Amino acid sequence: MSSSPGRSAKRATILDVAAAAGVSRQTVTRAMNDMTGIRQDTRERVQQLAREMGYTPSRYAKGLVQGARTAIGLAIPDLTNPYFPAFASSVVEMATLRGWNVVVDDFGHGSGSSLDAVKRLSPQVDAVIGYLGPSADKAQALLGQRPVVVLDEPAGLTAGGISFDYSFAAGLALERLGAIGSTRLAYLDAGPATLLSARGAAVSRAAADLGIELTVVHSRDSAEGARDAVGSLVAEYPAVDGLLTFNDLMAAGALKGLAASGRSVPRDCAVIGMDGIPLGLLITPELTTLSLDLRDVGRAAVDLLDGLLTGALPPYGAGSHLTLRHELAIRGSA
Amino acid sequence: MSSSPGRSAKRATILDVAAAAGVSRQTVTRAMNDMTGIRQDTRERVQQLAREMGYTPSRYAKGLVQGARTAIGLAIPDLTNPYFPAFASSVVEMATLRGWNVVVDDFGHGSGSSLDAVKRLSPQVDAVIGYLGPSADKAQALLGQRPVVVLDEPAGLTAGGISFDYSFAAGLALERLGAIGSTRLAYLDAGPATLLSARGAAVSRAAADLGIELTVVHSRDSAEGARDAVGSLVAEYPAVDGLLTFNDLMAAGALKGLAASGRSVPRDCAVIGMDGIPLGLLITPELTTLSLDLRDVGRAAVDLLDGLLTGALPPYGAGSHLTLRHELAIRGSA
DNA sequence: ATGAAAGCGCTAACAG
DNA sequence: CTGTTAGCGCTTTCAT
Repeated sequence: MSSSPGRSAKRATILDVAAAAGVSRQTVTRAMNDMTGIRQDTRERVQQLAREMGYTPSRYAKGLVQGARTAIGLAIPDLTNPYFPAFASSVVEMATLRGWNVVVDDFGHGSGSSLDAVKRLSPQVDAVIGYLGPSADKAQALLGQRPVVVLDEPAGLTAGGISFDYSFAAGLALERLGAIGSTRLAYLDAGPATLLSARGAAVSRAAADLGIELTVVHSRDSAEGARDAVGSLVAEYPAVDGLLTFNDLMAAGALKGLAASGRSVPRDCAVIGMDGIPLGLLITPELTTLSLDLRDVGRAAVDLLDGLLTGALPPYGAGSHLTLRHELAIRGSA
Repeated sequence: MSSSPGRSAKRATILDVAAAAGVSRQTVTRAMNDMTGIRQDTRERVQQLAREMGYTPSRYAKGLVQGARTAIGLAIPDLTNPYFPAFASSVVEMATLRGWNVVVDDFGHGSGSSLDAVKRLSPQVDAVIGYLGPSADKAQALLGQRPVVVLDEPAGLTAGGISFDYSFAAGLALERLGAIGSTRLAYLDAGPATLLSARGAAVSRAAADLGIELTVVHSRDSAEGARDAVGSLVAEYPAVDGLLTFNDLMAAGALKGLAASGRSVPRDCAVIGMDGIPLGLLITPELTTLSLDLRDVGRAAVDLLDGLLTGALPPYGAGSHLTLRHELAIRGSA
């Protein structure tokens, strides 16, 4: 009941168990790993003893002698935005298929920057996949020879990368808005008002190219932020009849803001989101969006990493940097 | 450019680098770890060489000699259901605060059972937190002395556990439905029609205790499944005016099903979900739900594990098994 | 500032 | 069936 074994001090080692059982360490190994070449009663006696002594094989010693099992790090800005779990889920699935383990670090809350995440991950993993932002280069430096696959950072100097063709996406959205007769357009960007995101830049450029006027507003990257920002937008710019957002989560918030302002979507104002997360099908109206198959993105990232890890793909090369395209999923909101 | 170093064969070791640099292995260690007692130019030369040779210190050897950094496994049934990332996010945050790493395994897709997940995790981690279902006992057996904290499996024979007071929650929901005048109630459970979930059992019992008649229907644990099931439900049981669902995701689907059937919520039929995930605030009408603070749940799980790991909390004891209560968040749907 | 020796805990290979 | 001998790759003494 109360006589806990070696609760304090150092963990029991294989030698302690061997001594206690009066056998050699090899026999302990055989017992613990259900190997052959050991009598059943010996096996059970040793296992029982190990249990009592709180013995757990050191995973480091084991890994050292057995050769590494690949572990990859996954650095995610915010598991709270449904986009990222959808992506993470796919990465975990693909990695599991290869027998890799995935160590996840979410640096969204207090836990600092993407670089901090990579620092935490570094001693544990053989490679990193992540939304690293502009620190991607530093992350790669931190990992030295181990490959980093960065997402959505086309300029990143990393072994591999996956980015998106936002010009293409923006064209698709603008075209759709034109087709349904929206002419007074706005774009809701994520981030501070002083800084246009890559997506925002692409949308602005596409609009300019088409000679379309575009009002750009900003909010935090969250549904609430978007809802409030859209409230202000319609107050200041009542004529707006078409809205593009940075991502689907913000589109969901925008829909709420529009509803709160008494606008009907898409009649008074059409809305197009970006990313194509499942959430878009649950809200009302269903979200028209620039859709990405997140499972494809995860698969592409893991495939890329696989090539980099095996040497089949040269790091830092053009072949290691993919560009994916969105497609327009037309649903109820535009 | 093209002459990649030791691309194939085995990874370079510290000895290889030492030999190439014409120094001893300690000097390499000093250079790699930015330690003192080494001349600046030596340090740089060694680092440069290491980079060229693709040398990465083995994390196993390092861990072996330096003592383990705690790593916990997180076994998740389905990262695709927004409930789980919300929980995972909190666990990752709390673990990061303690300097622990989190290895995530999602066994939702093809990757088999929770037990498979624990098997994959086992060699990598010092403990496991997870939604393990009835296999929780086996998972604990697999991990031997290392603690398992199981969620939502009150009967699990694990070192620690967190469960929920579904009777209490069911009472809250039924009371609310009564207060707003719903009398022809249905409960939408997740899983096969042959098996009532723990939540379903609690709801049934609570209804029976209150003398309320309750129609129980089943669907897959997904929004689509729920939507379809609710479509059938209203067809067969048109009088239904109050609906409880297994979780919020299914409530979202139910809302869609009701809308498709031309029912207005909550006027024709009130809906109450369970869990209180952020999604509930994005859909229309906003979801009234039995809410849990997922951050609290994650915190509780990690706190528990911490106690178990340090020995402050006795494993398998009553003190290591918590029961949390939902509260009713009244919003638009009921 | 650098090197030599010792050992972390484990398992593979070979005895017996 | 069991034990002995070698290392895995690294960092810690302790010398030099």
